Amino acid sequence: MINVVLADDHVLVRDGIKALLEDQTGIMVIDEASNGKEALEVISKNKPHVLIIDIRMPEMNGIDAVAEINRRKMDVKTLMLSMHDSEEYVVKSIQAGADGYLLKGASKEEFLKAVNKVAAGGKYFTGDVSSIIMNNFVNGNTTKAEESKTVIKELPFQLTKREKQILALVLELKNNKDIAEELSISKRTAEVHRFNLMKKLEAKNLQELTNKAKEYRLI
Amino acid sequence: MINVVLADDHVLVRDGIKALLEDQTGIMVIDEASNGKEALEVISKNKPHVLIIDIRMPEMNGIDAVAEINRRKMDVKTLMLSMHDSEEYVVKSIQAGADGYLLKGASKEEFLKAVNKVAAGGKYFTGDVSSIIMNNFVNGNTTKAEESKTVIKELPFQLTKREKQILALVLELKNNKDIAEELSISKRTAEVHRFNLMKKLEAKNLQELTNKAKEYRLI
DNA sequence: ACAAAACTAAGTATAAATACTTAATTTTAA
DNA sequence: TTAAAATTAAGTATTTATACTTAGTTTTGT
Repeated sequence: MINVVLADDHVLVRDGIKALLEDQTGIMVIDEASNGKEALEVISKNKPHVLIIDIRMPEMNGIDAVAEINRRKMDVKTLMLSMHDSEEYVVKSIQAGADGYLLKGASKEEFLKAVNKVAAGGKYFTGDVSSIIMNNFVNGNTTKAEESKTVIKELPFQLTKREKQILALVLELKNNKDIAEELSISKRTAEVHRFNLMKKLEAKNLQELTNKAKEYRLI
Repeated sequence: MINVVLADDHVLVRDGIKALLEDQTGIMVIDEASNGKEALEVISKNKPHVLIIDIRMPEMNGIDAVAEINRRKMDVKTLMLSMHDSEEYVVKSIQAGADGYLLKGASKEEFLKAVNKVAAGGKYFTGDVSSIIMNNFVNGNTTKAEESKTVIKELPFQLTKREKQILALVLELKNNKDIAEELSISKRTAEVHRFNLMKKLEAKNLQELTNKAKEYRLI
């Protein structure tokens, strides 16, 4: 049974999510909070597996709360809720250490998929998150010395939205089968995208692709 | 022509290296320095391709000098020289941003290989450096949030010296052909080591291997 | 509305990775 | 000195990646 705590300052929203989730075997909403501070208290007390937390709340917003959860090394997976697909919010959520990000308008299926995935230790970011990550520098992946050596090159081409998504997954070292599953495309399609990326970035193999991506600040 | 500057406080050592290198077409020692500070001055003035610099020198040691070179984004490749294969020195050299590391007792062939490789933009670290890297945490590769989440697991097994070397190269996304070349073994040997690593770390593919390596702090 | 670009997915072929094993040689530890 | 462990490298087979192309459909821009 996946125990879930909901944090949102609107009762109607909480009730709606509760109704959506509890219809589902295996997920139970064990407590609720109406702001970030209260969420921290409730988690300390009840130790749920998953926290679904709104980004915008009074007293303490969801991003600060998730950052605090990670600072305290609390053993709970966190799913961010937002009204709209804000690039700023997505980036801040990831930087705060959130395990997932969902829109309030997401379908029941997507909600369930997200809860189950983060409960199992995975990540779940809705929509166009891969290309948002591409467009942002969220991971300081190198030593300072290496950073100072890498020249940020001007891209001599553009990557399409889909290509950015594919690239992000390739750089996570996912194989074509997994990429296909994750993007709901066929394996052959993933293969061709990968091939096209190699051509665009003039890379002969995965290693060169990764290095080129770093050079162009694509990760 | 590869222009080289030597930095070492002992004239005899400089003379010895100079004799060793200048016998070789394509490499010219254009200036010398006897400490780190002097090395910086000489580089500013003469702009060599490669700096070969002793670690232990008066006034400013080699590590600090290389770190300063990188801080100032000076366009010169740096090769560290050390009397012995010290783990501490190797790690510090890498952290300072050195392109290579050699022992004073290295053969002429190794010297030439190292100079040519770093001049061409590559890295050259002598001896047992891959396993030294494995045993140390030299790259802060994650956001703080991710770091706080990753539990440092106790390895339920040991990796042999060779396995560590192979793992380091696999994690650099090198293919078996390149690994074989770099370690002077056959491609089939590299394949078997890779296979054995997958088994030891219970990874199904490169992605899982990378993640396991992170979990166990192997990179 | 239409053309261009992007996405999708099939085809065929080669190379590499993965899977698993066997076995000789070298290195290391006892 | 000897036995065990590690390294090396071959074998065969399956799966995946890479390479390149063609072509229909969908999306986007004009």
